[in-house]
Amino acid sequence: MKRIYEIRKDGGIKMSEYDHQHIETKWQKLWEEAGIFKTSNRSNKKKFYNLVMFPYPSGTLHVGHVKNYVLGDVLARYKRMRGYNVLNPMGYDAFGLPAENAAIENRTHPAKWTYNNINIIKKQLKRLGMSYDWDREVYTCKEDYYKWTQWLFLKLYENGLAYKKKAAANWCPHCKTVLANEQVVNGKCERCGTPVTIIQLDQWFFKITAYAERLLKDLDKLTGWPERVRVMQRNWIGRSEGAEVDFPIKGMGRKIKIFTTRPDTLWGVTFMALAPESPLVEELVTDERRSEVSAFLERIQGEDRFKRTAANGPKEGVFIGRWAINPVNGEEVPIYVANYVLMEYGTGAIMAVPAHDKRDFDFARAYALPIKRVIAPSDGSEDTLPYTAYGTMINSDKFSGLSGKEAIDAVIDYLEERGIGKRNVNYKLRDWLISRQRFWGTPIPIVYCPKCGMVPVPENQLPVRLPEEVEFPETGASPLPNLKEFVQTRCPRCGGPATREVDTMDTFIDSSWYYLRYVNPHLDDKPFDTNDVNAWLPVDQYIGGIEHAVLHLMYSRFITKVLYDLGYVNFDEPFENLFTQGMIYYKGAKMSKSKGNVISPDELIARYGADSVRMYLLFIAPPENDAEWNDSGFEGVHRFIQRIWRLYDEYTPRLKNVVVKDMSLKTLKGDAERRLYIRLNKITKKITDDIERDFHFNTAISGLMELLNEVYDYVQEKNDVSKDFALLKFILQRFVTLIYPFVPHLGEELWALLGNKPFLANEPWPSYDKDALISEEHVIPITINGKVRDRIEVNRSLSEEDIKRMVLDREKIKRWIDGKKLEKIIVIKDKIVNMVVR
RNA sequence: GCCGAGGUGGCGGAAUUGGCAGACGCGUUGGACUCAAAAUUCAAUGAACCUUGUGGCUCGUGUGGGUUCAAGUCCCACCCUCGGCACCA
Repeated sequence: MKRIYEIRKDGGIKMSEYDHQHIETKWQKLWEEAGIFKTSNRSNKKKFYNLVMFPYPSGTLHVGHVKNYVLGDVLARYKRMRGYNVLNPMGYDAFGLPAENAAIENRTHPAKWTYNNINIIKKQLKRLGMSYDWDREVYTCKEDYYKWTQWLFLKLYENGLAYKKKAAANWCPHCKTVLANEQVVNGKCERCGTPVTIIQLDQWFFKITAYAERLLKDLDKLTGWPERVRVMQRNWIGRSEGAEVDFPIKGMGRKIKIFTTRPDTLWGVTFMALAPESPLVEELVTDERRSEVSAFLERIQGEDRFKRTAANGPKEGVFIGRWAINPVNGEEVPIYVANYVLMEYGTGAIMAVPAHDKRDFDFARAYALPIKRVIAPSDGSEDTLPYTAYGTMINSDKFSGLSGKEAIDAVIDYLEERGIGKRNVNYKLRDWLISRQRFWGTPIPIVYCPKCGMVPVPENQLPVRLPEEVEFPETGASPLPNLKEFVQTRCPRCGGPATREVDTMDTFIDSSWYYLRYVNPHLDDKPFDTNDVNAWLPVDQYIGGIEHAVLHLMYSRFITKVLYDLGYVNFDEPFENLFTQGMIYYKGAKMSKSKGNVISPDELIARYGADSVRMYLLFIAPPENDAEWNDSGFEGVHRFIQRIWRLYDEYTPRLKNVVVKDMSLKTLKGDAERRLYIRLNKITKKITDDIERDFHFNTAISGLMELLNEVYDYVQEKNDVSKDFALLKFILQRFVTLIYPFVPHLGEELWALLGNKPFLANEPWPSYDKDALISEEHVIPITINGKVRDRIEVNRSLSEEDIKRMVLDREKIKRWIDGKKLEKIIVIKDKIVNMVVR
């Protein structure tokens, strides 16, 4: 240890510098050698599964990422001290497109780039002092992992939850692959930002829609999740109740089926509209209208899809020459094809009620179609069309006069009786498109045989391996379709020649079950052990970014429910508590390499130490808030850490042999000591509560700062003769356990300096002396008409009457009341005295 | 447009059940130490006014109302910021 000796004025005691580098590497090594963060699946302790979303290894971690892992680590260390058997694993979401792009650029294999990045990240995490059980590491790109991702696919396939169909797909021209709806953000690729186009392709889907209702309903169970995440999922599932109604087409024995949430407006239908993609358009269009309709369709299909489907866009359409008959009143209404009708939702056809729907209203205006009012505000107030709220039905035969939900129910009952329509529920949620025309992902374990057709690869032939010798074409397309040794295979059923599926799976499948693999990362005959998984799961605390509110979290919930239904697990929600942390900004923007505003933890660790980085990231703001990185704020925290060091450096040599007895208010002699002891216990409670109460680490740390300030005040106030060294040792022992989860290296070092044996990591979290929280004497404010005018020291034993008398006796108070009328005295015991004076 | 979160000093933020607004930190100012600087340390620091001064006094948590002995906190109306969804019938 580097020691710098200094002669001090008061007699020359040596001082040593806070050598974070030495301390941190030393304890990281000792922890690892002792293996104290290894977790057994067998333990008598209560379990705590602590999980931080694993990283996509795209490069090095910046402090924004680091904050995430620090939060998780503080919690893990705290929970261990609270006596839990803590599972705290780490892994890498290692398949994905950037690796492939990098491989194309550098003419190497994506694995090389991926493992390179993983090694860097791993080193960074270790230098930050993360207390992971490194034996449980999971790499989604390794065979022993993706074998089980393929197994998962087979389970879904066997149960009718994975299917293939030709479908319009979102295509990213840059990534040269299709994307799930969730992965298209504002019409652009979620990953690279390129505008997405539509193509027709044969694609694999997971039937997540079969779980729509449960995914929605079970959100109510997730009380440990942030409300906004639950709302986002609810919106995404987009359940709406209504009715399906059949509209016969005039002069044809055919009907158009529509979905509506407002059957109470059926009498107000003045036209129908079909989506441009609807096959009905081609089928129904009359010869006279054909050329005009075709021209319209051509124009619409050439338009940018995102622009076309943006709200408030111009409403355009063409009459297709046919008429539909309103089944409730026999009215004939024209059928249009219209740009604002979506093929993906409902039936791709709508009934249009311009009086009570904004879009239909705009369209009717544009094409001079009739607007017929059938709903009036229930309170009889004036309004303007379109009136889209619920109200009372008018001009609707025998239903006129009904209102709200009652009206809707009555109409649906009527439709069902007459066989015109039926009650129905619609979801915005679509099936999950999982095919990717990429190389660096989990191969889909399917074989195409000319004789047997589509055949799944049997479980005992897994994994379907990704080839290692690969040339990447300049075009950026996947090399798999052209790799003979991969594509050409034998049919598992008949043994004849067959070809492999060349698409790989969406990487969100990899990450939809990794939390199960951590439980048994080395099992080679099954993905996980059901008993072990049932013992560890659900995850007690999941920590990650809000950007996964819909995608990853919904997919994981879905997969868990499937495994539950198949009897592999006994829980149907994977994450009990979810915490979404805020981002770190720098120079007013999200950190990103392209903006050049990235702060790397590496230099900070080298210069100030991992403990300073950890503590600052927690102190900067409440962890759920976004926060701006501030260099001088960081230095402030580093100063605090050095201040801790100096205190221990000065006193631990004298405290080493001091024997600490039990402390209590009664045994302490002086006022200063009692005050300090009371503060110690109050702050201990505060810090404990702050951690438990939604991770308010920032206020917990401010409590630590206050406590340190109190100790400094005490040691500076008292000379060495009058200091209570037993109390001082007691406090320094306690303090070091309190700082440990935040600054574990410094904690261990100071713990050792106090003469204790390693490891502080295994010590219990301190309890506090409840008697010390309630001090006998305390000062309360006296307010007059709500303004503080005086203070008074009161004893707990005093009655309200005693306090009133004391207050009225005070000169200052007398002056305030003098000449006025005292109307009331309110005494809130131990808190405040308020007087009402007029 | 709909849904959600939020608005407190120069800045990040604190105030947990309605009970002293501004904890803690940053920044700023002044002092000590030093030949000097850095580091450290002590003190002040919401705004205005009065006062030689200990101090006093008024205002103050987005805006306007209300409830209450007492409101950052509860109620009503509104404004603004951020996030999500958005032609979903």
